[in-house]
Amino acid sequence: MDPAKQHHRHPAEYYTDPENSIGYLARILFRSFSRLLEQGTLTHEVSAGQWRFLRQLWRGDGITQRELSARVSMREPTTVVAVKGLEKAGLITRKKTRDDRRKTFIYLTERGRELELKLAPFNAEIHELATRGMTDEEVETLQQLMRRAIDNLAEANAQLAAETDASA
Amino acid sequence: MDPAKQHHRHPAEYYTDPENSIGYLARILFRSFSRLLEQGTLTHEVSAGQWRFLRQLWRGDGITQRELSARVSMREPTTVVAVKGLEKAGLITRKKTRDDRRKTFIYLTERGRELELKLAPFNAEIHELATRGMTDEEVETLQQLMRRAIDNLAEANAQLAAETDASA
DNA sequence: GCGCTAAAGATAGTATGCTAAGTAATTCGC
DNA sequence: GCGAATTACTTAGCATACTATCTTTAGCGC
Repeated sequence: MDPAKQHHRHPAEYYTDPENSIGYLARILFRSFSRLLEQGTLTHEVSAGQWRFLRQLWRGDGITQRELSARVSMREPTTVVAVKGLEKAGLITRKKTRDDRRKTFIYLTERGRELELKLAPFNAEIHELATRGMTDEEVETLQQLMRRAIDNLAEANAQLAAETDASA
Repeated sequence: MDPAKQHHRHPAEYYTDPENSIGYLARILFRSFSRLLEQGTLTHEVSAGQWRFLRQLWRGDGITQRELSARVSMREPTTVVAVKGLEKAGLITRKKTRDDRRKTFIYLTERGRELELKLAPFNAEIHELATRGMTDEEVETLQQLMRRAIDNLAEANAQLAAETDASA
């Protein structure tokens, strides 16, 4: 890599806004997922947004909707919409228990389970693309540092929320 | 491993999906910006989304809408909406030139410029929060690694787009 | 000049994610 | 046990960002 070759369209100075680069990374990743779905003509099966929920379900289904929200780190109304779409697409089913009728448990259907095999290579491809030229150690460092930033912000937000509640 | 313990809440395992953690970091950052705006009762002045565009304009205005899009790394229809909002809020003005009547140049108004002073401390606070407990070196590493991932994905997407065009 | 292509923005329609508020079921305080 | 709080999910409405497509203006080849 020749550092003198600054032939890219985005000069370094555009990256000095941290929120900008983090948001951009998130968006460009999302677009990469979308593009691979298009290429594999899987757009009618699942959307890039739903894919995220599936990835968590493949790691263990039969969880409540709330638990699923926590695993994808999203608010519950967002999960409601995603889950509706996944159910409509026939990839999951929702089951109530007599035990606690407020809860809804999410289960993968056969089709939802099969989709993992189709999508696994794409998943690997994205990861390979994003981390191209990085050592395993660098990838690990990136994940660790991001996680620390997340934990910092989550804690700060939680504190602020607590203060707001107290004053209300 | 005790299978019963696997359903224990281990937040660490939720972070193993890279897209998930990156997206979460982006969202929680955005929420932090929103929360600070609320706290400073500046919600009526500007939204967290518009703030991003302003940050780039503070670093140099009098640029075209397209150039602004590039600086915030967003597509143009997104910029159109943001710019409309900022104009309505009286923070920027749009000017056409006789030179090339397709172009629209964006300029900060007096109010738009003043807002920088009000928002600078919030900006600093977010950065301080997010990077709490990190050394300068770690912060630099995080930025570098994210930028490399962005460049990787941008290049890959550009290539795919070129191929799609060629086959069309 | 005339026709074709490209550039700069705008519009339409959609997906994603949020907050605030609402409903139904469960649990807690006493 | 009974009313109040909590929990789990839903609904409504909004902000943000995207792709695809359109309009207007400029540049190019001849």
